[in-house]
Amino acid sequence: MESFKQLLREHDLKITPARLGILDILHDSTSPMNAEEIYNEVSKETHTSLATIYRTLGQFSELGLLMQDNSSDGSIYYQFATDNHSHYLKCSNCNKRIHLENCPLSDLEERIQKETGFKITGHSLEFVGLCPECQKELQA
Amino acid sequence: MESFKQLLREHDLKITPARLGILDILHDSTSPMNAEEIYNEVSKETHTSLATIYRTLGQFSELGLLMQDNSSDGSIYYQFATDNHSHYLKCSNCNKRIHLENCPLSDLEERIQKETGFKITGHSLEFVGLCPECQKELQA
DNA sequence: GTAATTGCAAACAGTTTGCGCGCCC
DNA sequence: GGGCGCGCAAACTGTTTGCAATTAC
Repeated sequence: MESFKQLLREHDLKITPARLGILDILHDSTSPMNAEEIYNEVSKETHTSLATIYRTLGQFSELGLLMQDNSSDGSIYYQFATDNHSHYLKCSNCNKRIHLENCPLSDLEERIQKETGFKITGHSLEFVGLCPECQKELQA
Repeated sequence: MESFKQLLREHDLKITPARLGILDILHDSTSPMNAEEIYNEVSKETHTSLATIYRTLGQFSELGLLMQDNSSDGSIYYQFATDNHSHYLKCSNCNKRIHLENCPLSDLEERIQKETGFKITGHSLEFVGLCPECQKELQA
């Protein structure tokens, strides 16, 4: 908690309940969340609005605190921008999401940076497929 | 051309100018395109509407002819679903897109299929970073 | 002829923004 | 006290959908 206040100060951001709430929620979550999910959680603790959630998530992303994943469900998923972030595997039939631990792209990013001269700051990755249950269901 | 007609017949789809146009454009393009880009090209040849483009792209994707990439620009990029499809590297400053040949994820997909029991039908991948020019510009 | 396909316009969902009030430092 | 941050509602963007007219077969 206290460390999040420190984090905000370091980035010249005022300490507000919404900002702390978002950081808390994302810290507690084991997998990426979209704006609405975050809003639902944060608004349990603090009176806030979706607009604020979006604005704050945008700021945090620009500062490099969070990374964004554009999902095939049309929304953006947010998580802390650690080296060991993760991605989703989504069932195209039942829309169930499976959380894949560990992102396998760091080696690849390294190579692409060398080859293109880009400074890579993030990536978006999602797998889509059929979960075991839906494979059975659709076979029948 | 003729082969695209065959392709449509195989999938029980009627042969229409819009469908042929979309297949042509995507075949000629060296990199993924979004609905609006495709519409701009196809409508040069044939009178059509964005709605038709979206509907057709959706159909083709469901049939497995095309694959979709959800880009951080908020739109969906389409390309033929070949093993050797590709992805983008996008500059977060000037929005320039660099086209990365060869998708590096097939090995990984194989592994995930084994580990999760999912049947993976596609994925979405995009790298975001700063292009060499923008790195200089922002340093100055 | 008949069902699939289309165009149009309206509906939608997620996200962004303008503005005035209020809170953090 | 001054400016950053906020809530609200309205605007925007990409995409989807209902329906009547049209086309492919």
